[in-house]
Amino acid sequence: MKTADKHSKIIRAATKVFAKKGFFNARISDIAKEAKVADGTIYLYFNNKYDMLLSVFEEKIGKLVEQINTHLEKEEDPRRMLEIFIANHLREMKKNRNLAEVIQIELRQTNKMIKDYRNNKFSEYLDIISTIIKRGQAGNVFRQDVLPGIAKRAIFGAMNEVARIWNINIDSEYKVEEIESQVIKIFLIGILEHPEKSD
Amino acid sequence: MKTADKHSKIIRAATKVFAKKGFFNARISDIAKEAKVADGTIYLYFNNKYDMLLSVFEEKIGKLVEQINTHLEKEEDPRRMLEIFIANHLREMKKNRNLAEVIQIELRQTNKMIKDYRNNKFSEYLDIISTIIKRGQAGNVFRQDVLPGIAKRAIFGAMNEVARIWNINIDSEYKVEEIESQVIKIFLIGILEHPEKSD
DNA sequence: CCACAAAATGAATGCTCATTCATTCGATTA
DNA sequence: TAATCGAATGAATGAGCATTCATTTTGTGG
Repeated sequence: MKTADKHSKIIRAATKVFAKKGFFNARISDIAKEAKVADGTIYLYFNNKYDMLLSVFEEKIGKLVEQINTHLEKEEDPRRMLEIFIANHLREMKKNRNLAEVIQIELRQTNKMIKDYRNNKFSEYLDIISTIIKRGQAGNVFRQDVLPGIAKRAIFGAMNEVARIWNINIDSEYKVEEIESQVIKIFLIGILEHPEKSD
Repeated sequence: MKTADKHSKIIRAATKVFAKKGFFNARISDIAKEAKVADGTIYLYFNNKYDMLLSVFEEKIGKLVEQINTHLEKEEDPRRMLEIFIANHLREMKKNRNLAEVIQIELRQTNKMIKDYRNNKFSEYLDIISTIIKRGQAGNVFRQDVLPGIAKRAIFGAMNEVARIWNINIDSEYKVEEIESQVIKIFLIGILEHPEKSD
């Protein structure tokens, strides 16, 4: 087996184990077993346990970034772009529960670390949202008084929390499409029945 | 010192240490030192480490529930109620960073546990949001097609993620009032400039 | 002031892993 | 076939830390 294969085999195993047990309860030996590899082998590919988590996270988010960039490539309308982003994110989370878990874990884990890691994939991912918003504001599609730096977080946070529905079985009666359209609508037009009366 | 005092002294210390180090990196001895108490004393008040985290969480969220219920008591307008909820949550998170951290930690921690813990304070807290929404729908203030069970999560998730701004110093140029009004507006009227063109 | 109980202490225990590294494997080359 | 060397192995190490509990301190009622 080639080196690259083994590396990604370990990443896959780690994702699964981290997702299932959380970072601190995951044993290196669990991951090794899952990857069908000796414990020591893992240290040929990663410096330490935390390095694995970082790698897993960067790789997964990196894929999300690529994927969404591809989807957005030909789209011009900021509104559609936002819809695509939200739909894509939610579908991925639903499809791959481990991914959703790992994002949560790493997000908590890194919290204090993230300061040092400027150029990381995660900020890149978040910034896609704010870029869309700025673009929409330039085209007068989105309100000018929305702060893109806040909105990107609000949107990401909402999606993330909503996606947890699929990881805890409660409320699992909701379908992806339903949730998707809910989130999109809420962010586009809000929840007021008569928004014209606002401000 | 009376028992009740010591109990809450430990809770306070635990909140601080959990917030600073995270659950798994927090040592019982750290908490004991912070509370100016012997390691063993902690076990007179809590069954084990995880029990402490649960207690901390329940107590903190419990206070939030009480607080927000008081604030909402005399309010009749669902729209105002939602505004009050959001403002209150964000202000508390800003005021007490440890609280924000601990919520995150416990949220991750419990993820799988929470299934077993139906009647917990956290669901109670979330349900205040959905109750407000249902009320607004009954009064035709909020759109009928909003699913309260989804919206409550979206709102909570957004607030939580936005509140992280204060825990990682980046972007700390934002003021509470600014963020408050952003989040409220986004959820009430969305980000579209011309929402009437929707659907 | 004493006797007793309750509360508090913190050193000792014992277990759990992350990490290391001496050894083995297996592919390649001559 | 033998020599070489990078990759892989997994048992052994040792540090870290939650929890326990024998002992001490504090509080109370007579």
